[in-house]
Amino acid sequence: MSRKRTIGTLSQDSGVHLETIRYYERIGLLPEPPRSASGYRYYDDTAAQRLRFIRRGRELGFGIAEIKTLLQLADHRNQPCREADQLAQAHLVEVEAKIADLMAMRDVLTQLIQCQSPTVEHCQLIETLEQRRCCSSSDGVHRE
Amino acid sequence: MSRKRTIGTLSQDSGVHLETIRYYERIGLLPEPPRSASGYRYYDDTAAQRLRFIRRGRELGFGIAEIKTLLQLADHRNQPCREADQLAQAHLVEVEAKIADLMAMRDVLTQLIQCQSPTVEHCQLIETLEQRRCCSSSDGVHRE
DNA sequence: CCTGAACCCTGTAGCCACTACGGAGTCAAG
DNA sequence: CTTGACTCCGTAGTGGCTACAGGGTTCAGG
Repeated sequence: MSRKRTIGTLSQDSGVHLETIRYYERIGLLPEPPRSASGYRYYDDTAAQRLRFIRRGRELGFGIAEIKTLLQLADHRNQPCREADQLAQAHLVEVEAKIADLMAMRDVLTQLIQCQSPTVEHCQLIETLEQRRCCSSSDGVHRE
Repeated sequence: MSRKRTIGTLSQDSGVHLETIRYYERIGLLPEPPRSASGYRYYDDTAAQRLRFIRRGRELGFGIAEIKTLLQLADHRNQPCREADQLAQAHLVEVEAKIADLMAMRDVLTQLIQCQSPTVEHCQLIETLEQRRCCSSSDGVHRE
């Protein structure tokens, strides 16, 4: 038996926000589900599984476009796995770059927080922002 | 002497994109500079310094609102430094949480990339997305 | 059968921190 | 005086949601 759910139930089952589910449908990530006569969406187990797939992909940090690709790959099981692997590789590189950026931030912040001054006059954080170099990464701002 | 620069020159000097400088002005982060008769912006050294302050704050991952606060603190040098310190502390906590999330992603991705299967049929990445739990963080998706 | 709470619908606007673009005006070198 | 680089403004787009407003639907209790 393929249980039918309303969008609210699917939302609770999957841990994906109700409005996010509608958003995924709007951008073509989730297929349009069948509707009741009055227009209510009803989801079957396949839809629920697809949504879990998406959620897990997001949890791993994949973007919507990447997840779209992964879903297509999952639908064609006899295709070579190379594309999925390359996607994951490229994503891993990005994740590692972000980690490096954040760790550089963390290190500077950790130093600055040892501030003993009672006034802003000699506050290390403010002084750093005003004068000194503080971050090794050149474009850390833009890849967030 | 206080060198006057056009916005393009300031952009090059500071490493902040020209349109970003106008954006900062629009949102009240940079004060409106004096203009030429025809409306061109002209920036002095003070403006350039303020912009560098902002850029460094962004490089450390502070948000616009936080930088606004930090700028105000920097302008009142006899104030206690406690607020700046608290801001930095709170920010450090966030940065550390992001690092933890990303490292969890990295670990899972690293495992999955050892995929030997020639087809998607047994691709570890796809299988993980379809079936298994993959991420320890409960809400890692939302705090990016 | 009626009421009212809890659900669902659509469409639009907001979030963050930019970035990009179009169409027009300005400036300085040759 | 022309040319090309600069500047202006306003608006719209990015990603990935989230939050309304203003309605319609469903169903359990009385």
